Amino acid sequence: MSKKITIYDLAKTLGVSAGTVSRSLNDHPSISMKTKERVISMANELGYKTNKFAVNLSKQKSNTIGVIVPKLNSIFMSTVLAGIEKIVNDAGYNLIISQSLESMEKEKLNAKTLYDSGVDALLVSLAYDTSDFDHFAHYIRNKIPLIFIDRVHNLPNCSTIIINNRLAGFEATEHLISLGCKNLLYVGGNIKRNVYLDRLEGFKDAIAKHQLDFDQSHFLETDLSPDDVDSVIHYIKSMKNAVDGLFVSSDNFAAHIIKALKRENYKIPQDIKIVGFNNDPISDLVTPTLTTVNYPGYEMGILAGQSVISQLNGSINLQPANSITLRHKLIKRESTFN
Amino acid sequence: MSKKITIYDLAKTLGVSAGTVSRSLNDHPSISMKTKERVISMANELGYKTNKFAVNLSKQKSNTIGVIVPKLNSIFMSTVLAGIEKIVNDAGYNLIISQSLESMEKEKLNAKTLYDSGVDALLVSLAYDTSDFDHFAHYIRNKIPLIFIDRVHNLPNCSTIIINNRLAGFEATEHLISLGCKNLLYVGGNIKRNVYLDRLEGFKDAIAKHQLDFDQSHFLETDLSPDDVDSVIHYIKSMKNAVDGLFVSSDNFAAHIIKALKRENYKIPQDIKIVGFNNDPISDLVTPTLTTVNYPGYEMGILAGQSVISQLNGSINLQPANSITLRHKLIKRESTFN
DNA sequence: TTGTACGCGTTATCAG
DNA sequence: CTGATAACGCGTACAA
Repeated sequence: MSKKITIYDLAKTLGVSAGTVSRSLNDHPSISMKTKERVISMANELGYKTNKFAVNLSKQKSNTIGVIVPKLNSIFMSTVLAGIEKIVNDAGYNLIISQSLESMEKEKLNAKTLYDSGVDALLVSLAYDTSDFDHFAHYIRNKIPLIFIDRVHNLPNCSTIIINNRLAGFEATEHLISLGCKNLLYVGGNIKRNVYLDRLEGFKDAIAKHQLDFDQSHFLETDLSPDDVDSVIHYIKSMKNAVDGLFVSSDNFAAHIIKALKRENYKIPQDIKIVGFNNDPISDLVTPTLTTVNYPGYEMGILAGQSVISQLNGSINLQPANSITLRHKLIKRESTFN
Repeated sequence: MSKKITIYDLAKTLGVSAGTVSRSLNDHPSISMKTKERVISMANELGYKTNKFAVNLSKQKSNTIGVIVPKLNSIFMSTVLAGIEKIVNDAGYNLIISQSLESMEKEKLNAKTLYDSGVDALLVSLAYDTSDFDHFAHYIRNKIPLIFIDRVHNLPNCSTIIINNRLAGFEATEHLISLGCKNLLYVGGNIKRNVYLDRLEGFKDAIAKHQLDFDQSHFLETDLSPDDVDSVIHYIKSMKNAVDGLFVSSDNFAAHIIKALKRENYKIPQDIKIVGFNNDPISDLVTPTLTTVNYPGYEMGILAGQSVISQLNGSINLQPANSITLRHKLIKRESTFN
């Protein structure tokens, strides 16, 4: 039992050649039913297991798909991953997951490691500060499918899975405006990342459309980390015109801000109305419940998974650059009641 | 550039043998500095990449570590994973992650797939309903390190990484009792799982110690899923003696219960005091903030990672069954103020 | 210090 | 339909 049994062992005990055994096991058409059955039953009997290492070597593929995410411990990302995992697993692939910890350096390292370890495809959501993309060149050059999710970058022949962040930002902002807010503040993340930049653009769009005035003071770039809450509160309190509408690019961060604002005796939504982003479970559990933009993480994962698989199977005509945009939705809750 | 270059190519261009190239690249002692340098610089020049598939085949190991978790999209689990990933990545291993989706069947499938794909070790947190453990037999028989995290089972030669759930449950319960609660309810998960059973035992311990009465009506087994909230509320309202202390085995579920109780006009903590479990970020963001037991997910991940690595390196004497218990801590917040 | 030759387990090609 | 043999790329005894 401890000895690994190979197709040669099977071949010997059955009195056939190794090739025949291999083909039988793989249900190759040019093998007689009788032989196939004989081989298969003997394989079961001896407890034969195909050796993936050998398969990988001869096929030069690993049946694994690499993933690089900024952080594993985020409910959004892990939801995306759950979706991806489900799909690719059903398709017989394994997921090798690594985290960049929001650092481009680590992301580069991960990309290299995954490349070296021979992943058949790579899914990426970019780190906070990634500003060059050479580390993906190998993949593109060698035609290894490369798909960006959520935090994306346009590279030739790479798919992207996103939502329309600009429109979502627009809608969120317009919602605030429609409730009478006049002095808005957008609290976002690093605008190197499409998601935060696009939402800012949407924010500006809405402001422009409704002819409110915009200057830089209406936009605060943060790390969206709990550590930044104090400075945000400070900023809010120091604004010339009292802020009456807040658009925060992350539910989690918004929840922290709500807590801090309440401590400062702000009434929400009376004094300040707040819209978050992501439809994180937390948004429905805080008090007041948080208006937010639904971000279909699981569906993004599913689609990303399907997209990789179809590219790997060559079953779909790989468009040079196809981009999938999912539907978002503004969810109105107590934090913006009138 | 598109052609893969191998040690044979290097050997040919350098006029040495493939063996020499291989040894140079691996810094084998019996190669002259000069040759090594020649080989290495040529390797860089030609863009040589070692082919992991071949390495794996000849070494019969993959440099990957498998992980099976119940769900990826849980903040606790993804935090554990973040810890694991950090450690094993630094040690040069990749993580293949799969989710059982709380189903033993899927867990079996995952275990088999990972085994077949040749992981060098396996980390597991058990599914909700796993009741037999044959699917881990391969690992044990072949001496592939197998480590259980959080939701564990005692198997020969397998490490476990846990906290003392019984003691934590005891402390949480005693805390409620010390505040004057007389009629307690423990809302837990499937008691097949050590974590929920142990906390229940701790709950009973505290009750016994303080001579409150216990019968089955003080324990409610649930799926800890938001869908169960209504039935929990219903149960609470239907109890003969009004519940004044609630111990819920999950912060997330507790948060949902709090929300529902508030809707039913219960005052927390005046009418009912509540203790959750996990120190999920949500516990500090709900109103009232939730007393809970800190569960060091990241540290568990770190330790799990270190444990695997040391077993793989053989650097530590693998005790037959070593179990690591981490420190927990009751965190008192508003939901149990007096 | 270096070269040779074979093993690792499978798949693929080409005969038969 | 089946067998023999050559890749696949690297590690490594064994020899030199």
